[in-house]
Amino acid sequence: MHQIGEVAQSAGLSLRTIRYYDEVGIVVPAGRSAGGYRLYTDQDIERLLLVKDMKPLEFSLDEIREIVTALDAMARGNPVNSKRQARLEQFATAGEERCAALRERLQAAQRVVETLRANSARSATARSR
Amino acid sequence: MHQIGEVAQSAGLSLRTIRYYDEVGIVVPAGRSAGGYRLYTDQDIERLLLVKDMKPLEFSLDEIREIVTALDAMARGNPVNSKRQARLEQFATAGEERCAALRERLQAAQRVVETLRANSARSATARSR
DNA sequence: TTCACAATCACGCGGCGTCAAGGTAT
DNA sequence: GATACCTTGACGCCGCGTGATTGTGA
Repeated sequence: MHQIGEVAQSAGLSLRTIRYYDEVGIVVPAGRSAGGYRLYTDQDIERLLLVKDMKPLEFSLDEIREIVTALDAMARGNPVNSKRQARLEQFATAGEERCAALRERLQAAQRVVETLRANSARSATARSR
Repeated sequence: MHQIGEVAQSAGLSLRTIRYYDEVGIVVPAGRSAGGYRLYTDQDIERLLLVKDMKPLEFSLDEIREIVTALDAMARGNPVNSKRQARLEQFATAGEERCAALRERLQAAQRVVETLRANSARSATARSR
């Protein structure tokens, strides 16, 4: 069982973010100490990391909840009914699309940065001549 | 001179976003019609596209303003003093770092999506046996 | 006149950052 | 008893979305 500070440190998330994920039910700590301290298991931490990794895909709260819940249900070998499985496939497809969109955005951004770099280099050269 | 709706259409930005960029001074239309309609030049539109491309890098308002202003000053062949040039280099470096960070986030996200896809495929297989 | 398009409020939301005031304990 | 860590509010900010109401005119 790990306290929130430790978790924040190792997961690379802020305290506020972790508390927020608890508030909205995305990652609820397995337990609390007698004095009310949030206590996270290793599984909880993995779930936090999963959420962190998914963040760039910009799914909604509800979607993230559904996905991570389904994922770690399956990780525990739970049976998956066909409805849940269909949903999962939808999410997989949506995720792939968002990755593709992200790749494009990234490339556009890289081109801008390149011109930024090129221009700053060129203006330096111009001044030195 | 182009009206906001036309600009939104061609740039792939919402009306609200374009008005917001005006509000905060990121992209201010070159003029207004007699009745107050925002009128954008082709240069304004290019500037909007530049901002759009930079968005994934998550610079602050002030930073974006500074960058795009510097960029199109240079595009017009304006002289660049050494202070501005130093700032530009900083932004270029910062931009490169953010691109690198983005690439990593993207890869993490892709791995998650792959497991999502793999799991939905596996559970389908399991049920069909 | 009508109709598409535009303008300015103004409120709302997600995802936190950031105090403030106060309990808890490896 | 001091200190590091934690708690729950509560307000603020950014980047818009979403009406509502009113004005404009390619």
